[in-house]
Amino acid sequence: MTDTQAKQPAATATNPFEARKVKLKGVIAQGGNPYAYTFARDARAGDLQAKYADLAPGTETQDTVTVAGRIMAFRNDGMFIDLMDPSGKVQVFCHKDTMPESELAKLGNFDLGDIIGAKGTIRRTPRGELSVRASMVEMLTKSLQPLPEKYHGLTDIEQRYRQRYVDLIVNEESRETLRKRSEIVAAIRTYLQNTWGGVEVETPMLHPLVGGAAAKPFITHHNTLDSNFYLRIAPELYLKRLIVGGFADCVFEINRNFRNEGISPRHNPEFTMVELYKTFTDVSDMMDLTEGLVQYVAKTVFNKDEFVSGGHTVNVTGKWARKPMCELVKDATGIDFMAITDAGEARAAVKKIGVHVEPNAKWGECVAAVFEEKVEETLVQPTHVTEFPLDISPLAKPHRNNPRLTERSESFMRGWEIANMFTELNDPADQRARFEEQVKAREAGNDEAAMYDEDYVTALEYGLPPTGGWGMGVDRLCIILTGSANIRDVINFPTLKPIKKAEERGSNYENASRSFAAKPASVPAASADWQTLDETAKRFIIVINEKEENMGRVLNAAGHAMAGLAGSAAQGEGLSFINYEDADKGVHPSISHYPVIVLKAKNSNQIAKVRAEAVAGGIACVDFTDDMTIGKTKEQLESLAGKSGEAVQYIALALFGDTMKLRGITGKLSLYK
RNA sequence: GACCGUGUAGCUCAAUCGGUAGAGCAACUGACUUUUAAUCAGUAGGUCGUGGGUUCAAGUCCCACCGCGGUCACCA
Repeated sequence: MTDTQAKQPAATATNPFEARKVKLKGVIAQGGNPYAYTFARDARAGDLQAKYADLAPGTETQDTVTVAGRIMAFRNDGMFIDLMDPSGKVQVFCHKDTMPESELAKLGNFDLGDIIGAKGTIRRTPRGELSVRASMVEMLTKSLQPLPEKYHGLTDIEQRYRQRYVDLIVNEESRETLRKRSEIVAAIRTYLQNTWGGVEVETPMLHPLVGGAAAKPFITHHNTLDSNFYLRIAPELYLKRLIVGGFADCVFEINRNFRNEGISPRHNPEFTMVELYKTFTDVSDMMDLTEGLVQYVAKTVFNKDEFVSGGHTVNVTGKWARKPMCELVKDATGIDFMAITDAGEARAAVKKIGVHVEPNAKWGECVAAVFEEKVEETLVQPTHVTEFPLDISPLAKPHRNNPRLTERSESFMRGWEIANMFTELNDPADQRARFEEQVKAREAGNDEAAMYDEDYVTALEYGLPPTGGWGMGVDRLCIILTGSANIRDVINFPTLKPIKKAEERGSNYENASRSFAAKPASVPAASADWQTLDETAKRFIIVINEKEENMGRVLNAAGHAMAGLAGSAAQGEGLSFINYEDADKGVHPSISHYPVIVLKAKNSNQIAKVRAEAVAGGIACVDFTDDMTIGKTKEQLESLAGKSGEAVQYIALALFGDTMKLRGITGKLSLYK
């Protein structure tokens, strides 16, 4: 390669993506591979930074290293390149004194974001930056997508979650937080194994019954078994079956759970818990576990005692306070629920301080309501709340000294519940009674109530030894310890609303045209009049309200509307039927030589607008409104008769008529896919 | 679900009372060469979320819709 060629601008395109593709070809032209197979690096950036921390500015060494990573900065046309790998950053110094012309020429095809390798000697520049004085550089993976602006990085919160890979490339904070999460989980595992003798197990995520917690489940379906399953809301009942089986004295599972509930800065639909069960321990031992674990994680992962989160400073050291719920409520409000035995009296007391409870709330539910309203957020420093009321703890063992209470505690930090502890219920008769109550609650409309798990009761009848149970929310612990503001910051890929195709800009007119251009595959010669029909003059269009999610209803609506159209309204428009014939002389009546286009509308209003235009333009149309999905014709008539304007909800609209007119009316709608 | 906020170039953001859509970074062309968000000169890059409306004139005002965020509600 000549000197002039080497300096030839590699790219002229102004679009960043196209410019990078030009450079990608440039890499190939230089004999490189823009998507290399491997690269023999022998050093990581972070390790070098540590190893040469004491190297004085201006020092050159003869230590030769080979590094690889992503280009994060590209100064002086590539003379200074910041290379980042998962361990850290190191500068690569590409100077003409130590790099042959053929190597320097490669720089012209480098961009921010490319993965490259470099070989050279270690030095520290006079200004103090540790560098690799390169003798060779090599493209390893060409990045076609431009990185976000280097100073501000990626700030769009949604995009950070949606494209976490970009977020991780450019935001050190995100890398740090998510790596800490991994370390926290590893520390939890170590602590439970080493200090508590826990055996890590895996139990099903597909549950035939909902149980182990109060939450709404996701439902999924197994095709071959033709059965519905629930994604687990808690692993509890399976873990205790293992204890019954004598599998181990102590089992735990770091478990993903799924709850079909709201999303908030503290709730993700799928979230991680740890649950542990250990024989011959009780709720009091489990409180020791919470403390010990948090302190262990704080020490080994962060080497800190205090954590700043949500404007609070939380100190996790020492012996945590243990207080009964009723006592905390009494301290905060003066109400002594222990002195109240009647639920009605409890409700009156609650009402007096302006806390809302259901009209038929039980005693324990009143206590809990006041606790949540008045106490919870004040529990900033680690606190164990003990002696939960039985009424709100359907799976906990009654307290040994007071049947209204249970052997259940929860641990709080920065006002959040982080752990839940029990002396496990091991009396099968009691368990059976609890399930029966849950079933009643479910039948009364509480879709969070547990289902009757007969097999679990059977397991208890074989005998569950005295056992302590413990559960902790890993995500919340991570939020607090990493000082994050949102649960999404501690989850690699948080649940987001799927992006709808409808968001594609502009009309899908081209797509519609393409569908339009697709002619029937074959037209039978046996038919009499098909040749006289102009396939392009008229067409059917079905407009579906995209908000209608039930596919059965959509098909039903489309079918109804088309049937109505074909059967009456469109007859006057010159609609023709053809009897197709197969080789066996079988007749297939059809109208398929008319293009049928299925479009979607954003909502009922949009359908109404299309309809108004169609009517004005003399297009035959048939409506399908939600009124037509109810009862008998008489009720449908009455239902619609009571509505005007926007109250009329269209599910679908079928149109038949002149192609050009229909294009004008429906050109802005997208294809229904 | 309710309320508030927000949506402008690949990225981060401007645009006064409604009056020719701008800057920095990234990109491209060139200059320079021990830089640290390199610098300097130039070039290109826009469906102002979508659709209506008011107006001589709309990024700006009004309405509807969509996305996102926050708060609340729901929810351990």
